[in-house]
Amino acid sequence: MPELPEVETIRIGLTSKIIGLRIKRIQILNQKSFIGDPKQIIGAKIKNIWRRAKILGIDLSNTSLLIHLKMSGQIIVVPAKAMSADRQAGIQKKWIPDLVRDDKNRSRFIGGHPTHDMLGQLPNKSTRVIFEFNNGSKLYFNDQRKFGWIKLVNSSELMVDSFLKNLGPEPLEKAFNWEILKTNLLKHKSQSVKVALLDQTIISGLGNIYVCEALFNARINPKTKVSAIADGQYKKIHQGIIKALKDGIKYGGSTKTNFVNSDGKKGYFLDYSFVYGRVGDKCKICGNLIQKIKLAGRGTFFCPYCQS
DNA sequence: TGCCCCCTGCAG
DNA sequence: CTGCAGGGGGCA
Repeated sequence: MPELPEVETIRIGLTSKIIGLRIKRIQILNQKSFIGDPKQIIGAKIKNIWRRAKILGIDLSNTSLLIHLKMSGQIIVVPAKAMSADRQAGIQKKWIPDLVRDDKNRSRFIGGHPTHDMLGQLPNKSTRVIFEFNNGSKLYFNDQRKFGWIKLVNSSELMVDSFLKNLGPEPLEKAFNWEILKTNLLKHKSQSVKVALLDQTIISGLGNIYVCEALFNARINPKTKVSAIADGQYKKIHQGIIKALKDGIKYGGSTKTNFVNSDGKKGYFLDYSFVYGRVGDKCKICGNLIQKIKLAGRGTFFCPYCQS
């Protein structure tokens, strides 16, 4: 689920919380969620946290942890104080849906219940790995669908990791321009632009939500074949991608069902989306109805008038 | 390039 | 009950 803006939101949150801490204990509740020998990094210090595409990297001394959240992963840090205060008081924190806190139009969930804030109810049934730090704070890796993983690699392996090596350009880096986008997309001429943009070797970090939004921003129909895109449209797609991703980060990511940031809080980008999750709604620009179709098996939202 | 698969939970 | 979900690897 998490795409670039969600992973970036987590990275920003984690940076201020765990850099400089030492790992005191690691509990693995689901074997497949942790690849490598956890004993190897007991006592190791968190040096740096970075993101590449949808991968989160945590650098230790001679090793790094690579984390992929896949569809339902969460990384939540609970400070030592919050834990002990709750325990002492014996308080079971209540569910307060964010509907209560925000104005009504802002909370809009596409089929499903609002994901409530997670703090105070951890670990839970989807907790797969728990890291405990020397200051008593804990990091919970939750993953309902068990697709995600945490992989321990040596620093030397990092450079040659096959997944990282084959990733396309980072869309928010200055070096990324429309010409690069064009060159990479043209390797998949016969595909629809929507399907091609989901390919992480063409451009990294985009998933279904932000591709739909980027193509709306660019006013390009998602079914358009790559071979039919004009130069002027590449420029619009390039800008549309950047706008969608920046807005995603600005609103703290997208929460459809599972995503929360490192504080256990939801993201609000979908309250501001133009097409994603809005089938049957009126387009905010032209008033025509947003449609949903399937492309390569994935739900695809667009405005048939703006993106004709 | 297009399926099937890894899983779980939820809406219809 | 079936189908669907924001990802992506492996297979033919």
